[in-house]
Amino acid sequence: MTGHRSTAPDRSQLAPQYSPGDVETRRYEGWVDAGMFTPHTDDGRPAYTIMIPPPNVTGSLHIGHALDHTLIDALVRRRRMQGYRTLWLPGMDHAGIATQNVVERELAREGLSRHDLGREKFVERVWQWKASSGGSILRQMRRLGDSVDWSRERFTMDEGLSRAVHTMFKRLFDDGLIYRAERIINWCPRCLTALSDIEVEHADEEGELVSIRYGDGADAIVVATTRAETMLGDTAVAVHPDDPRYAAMIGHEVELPLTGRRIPVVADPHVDPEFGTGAVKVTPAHDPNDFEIGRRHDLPAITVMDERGVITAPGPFQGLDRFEARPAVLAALREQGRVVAEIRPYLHAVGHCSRCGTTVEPRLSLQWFVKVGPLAKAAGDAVRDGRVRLHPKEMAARYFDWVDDMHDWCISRQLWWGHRIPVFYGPNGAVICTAPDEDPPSGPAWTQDNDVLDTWFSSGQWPFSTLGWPDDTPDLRAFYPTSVLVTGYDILFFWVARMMMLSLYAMADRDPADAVPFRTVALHGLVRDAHGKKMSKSRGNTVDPLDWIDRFGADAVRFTLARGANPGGDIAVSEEWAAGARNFCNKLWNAARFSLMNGAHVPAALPDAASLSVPDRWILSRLASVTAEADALFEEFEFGKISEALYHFAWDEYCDWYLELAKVTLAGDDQAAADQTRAVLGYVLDRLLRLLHPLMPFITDELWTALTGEDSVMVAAWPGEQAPVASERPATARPAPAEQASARAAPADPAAEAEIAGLVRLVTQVRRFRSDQGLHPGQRVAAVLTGIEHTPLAAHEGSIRSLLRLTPPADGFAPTASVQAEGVTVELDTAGAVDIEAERRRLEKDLATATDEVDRTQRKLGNSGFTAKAPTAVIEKTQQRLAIAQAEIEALQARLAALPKS
RNA sequence: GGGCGCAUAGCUCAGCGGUAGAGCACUCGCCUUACAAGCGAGGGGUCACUGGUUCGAACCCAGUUGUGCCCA
Repeated sequence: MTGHRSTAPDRSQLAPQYSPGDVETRRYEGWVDAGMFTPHTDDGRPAYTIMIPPPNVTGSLHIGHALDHTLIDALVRRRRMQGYRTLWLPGMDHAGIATQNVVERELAREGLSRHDLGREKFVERVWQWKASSGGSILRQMRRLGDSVDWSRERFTMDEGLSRAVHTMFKRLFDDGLIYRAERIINWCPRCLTALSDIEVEHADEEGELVSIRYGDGADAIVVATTRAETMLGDTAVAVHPDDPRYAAMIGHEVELPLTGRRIPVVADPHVDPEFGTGAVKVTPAHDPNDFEIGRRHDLPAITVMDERGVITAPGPFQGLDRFEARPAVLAALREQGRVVAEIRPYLHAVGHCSRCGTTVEPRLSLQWFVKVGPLAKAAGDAVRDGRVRLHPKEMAARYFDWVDDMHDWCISRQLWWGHRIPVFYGPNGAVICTAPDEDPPSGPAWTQDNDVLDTWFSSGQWPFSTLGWPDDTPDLRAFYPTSVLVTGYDILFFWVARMMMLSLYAMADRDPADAVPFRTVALHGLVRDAHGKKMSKSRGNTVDPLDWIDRFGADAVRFTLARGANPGGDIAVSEEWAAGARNFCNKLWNAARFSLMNGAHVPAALPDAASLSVPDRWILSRLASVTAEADALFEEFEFGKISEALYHFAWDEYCDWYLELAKVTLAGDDQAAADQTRAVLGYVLDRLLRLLHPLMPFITDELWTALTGEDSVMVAAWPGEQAPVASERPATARPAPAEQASARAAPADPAAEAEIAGLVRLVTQVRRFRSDQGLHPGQRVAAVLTGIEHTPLAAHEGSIRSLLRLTPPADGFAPTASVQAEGVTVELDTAGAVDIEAERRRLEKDLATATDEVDRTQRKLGNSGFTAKAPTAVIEKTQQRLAIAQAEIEALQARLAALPKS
């Protein structure tokens, strides 16, 4: 960590405006060069690990990533400052379908298909694409300031991770948890591959509901369908066994129109007698529910479409696309007078391929599946028994709904880009699954399965495969289980459940408490536009985080996102708010600039509280309070509240009041007092920058190095006192480093806080008078402060005069107006006519407020129920409020009476 | 159709049993030598509706309406 000092800006030369562009790249490269993102070697410190939710290799940084990474980076930076052995591991997944699509499109421009190249050459081509165009998101993450350990970057198709995938497949296979079967799966007729349930997105569409009469005469039965073309593959009509309308028909056969086939009427309890006519057509090869009915009744499954959705059933419809076939089949049925009713439009949910949007076709085909029963049970139990904590906890209900009722997971994909299934088929139906180090069977009689595995099968292993599993590596021992998974609630089912299942299975030999992939899952929401609308390209309301970084700076973008992030809640962002965060950066910059210009420095130790001024004691007390607050909020992932607390402290307390009060001391004659203020100025700024660093890494580092002359705030101690959380600390770890103690803030000082609060109220009252009277803020006015000597504000008269631009009374001082507050009467010589009416309005308004207060409190205190049952503290407070308001009324009435009649 | 959430200032959201808060927006006045990306002051809310519990409800309970999401 050397060579960094030279990048510290000259403390006397800060520009009047903060320019993020000048700072960010330089800072980031400095951190990387100094190796600050790489966890230090094992010295017994507790580990803190977060795995990046691996972005897609074809993707680029969108605002959702920016949110996720901002939150993760904040957690990680704080833990690093706390002395944890901290690892944030970066990487990407290979996104089988998306990547293959990208490269196939590239080939298409050259007039080629992947089949022209052949499998091997195609895969080579994908690797070439990845090297030249893939992973742009990793470069973009640097712009955001992600403190990831680049030396541990992983990719799901890497050799190590591929070995993990192969090992996992083999183990599951040998345990009977992977099987191959002919089932109805979700099929994308464009991508030409199977999809898992979660890769299908349902959306309401306007279709049609058509009622068709099967059979004739006494045996006629009417069925309703939205997919008329599938009737070509019907092999039964099903009715509910208790439905009296159809009791007589069960077991009969009806003629299936257009085909001449005769199909049975079967009784099945899953038929809903309320829907349509209560009779449903059964197409086992093209509908998941019908497939189940077919299995229960031993019905044949007739496939009538090929993998592209083209009708294969012999006859007039053969060769038609499924969407052309639908009206054609309907027309033919109508001609036969079999269409009984048509509802159009008919709104119903239709599944779409999450990668290309094509309408998914349920398809009967031979695929590989994971038998999720025992795995999902374990995944549910880990949350149920508290080994994994979901945050916010309300999300657990959705998690259980999902894992407790999960279908078997279809993991085979008809693609070339991915982990090829390590199963070989040999003579006489022989099937063997190889282990990673095993030679595949050779000879012309053996062929390997053509399919690859679902990308989620490999990213589900991410928490441990990235650390070297299946080998027992030092990293795996040190960093697994990971501490927190931070991700959007929208992929709770996609990824979290899969990681839970595969991790618990892979780590089954560990103590159950340590087998989990993460201790905590912290879920955040989606980023929405300024009106809470979902961002989408078609709506045109998307935000490019890189564009915002260019315009407002990375720290401002991060702060905007963090500030809106309430646990589990969606966050709305807009350009105005990003500009607001940018303004905050500038405010901080200028506060530091002012402090440095006035000789602020970080003291080795704070002077004794007894020798400090009240403003010094006040700001230190407030710092202690906000430090404890922010620290505790970090433990609860309350990023919005952390941001709010620090923003308020920095701007409304440190800048607006402390710096203004410090100006008086710095300009005064008391050099000792000025020196102490320089020390407190530096002390508070130091702690404030440390507290803000996790959220705003760039500007805080730039300012902190200027203030301290040290290497980086990244490796400074975190000011909070929060001890490492027990559950995140391995049993062998020593306590957190001793240096933490020195970072502790001063204790609370309620007396100083009360005194400054009084000063603030008095100053604000007088400012209000001045403003009402049309006096400019800078305009100096002669005044005497009568009675101040009897109040605690006596010592602050100089500051009060300075803040209010009040000059001492000169000869001929003639007060024209006065303001009362905090036991002080401020008499001013406005050297001109006073706006009596403005003053009357002001006093009458205050009088009305006080009168309301008296009414309210008197009513309360007159209620015998209240005085009998309310806690004494509440009663006393109410009595105080009443007394204050009554005194106020008296004073205001006197002032009003004294006003000259206009 | 099932499940879960949410309705608080113009907008986005905190607050979740004892005087309604923030940011942004808005109004007025200021270049008061850290900052006009700023400073000072101000306006603005029967906390969706109806009942109930309580001395006391934005907050707890029930229902109604509206709205969002997930699943089917």
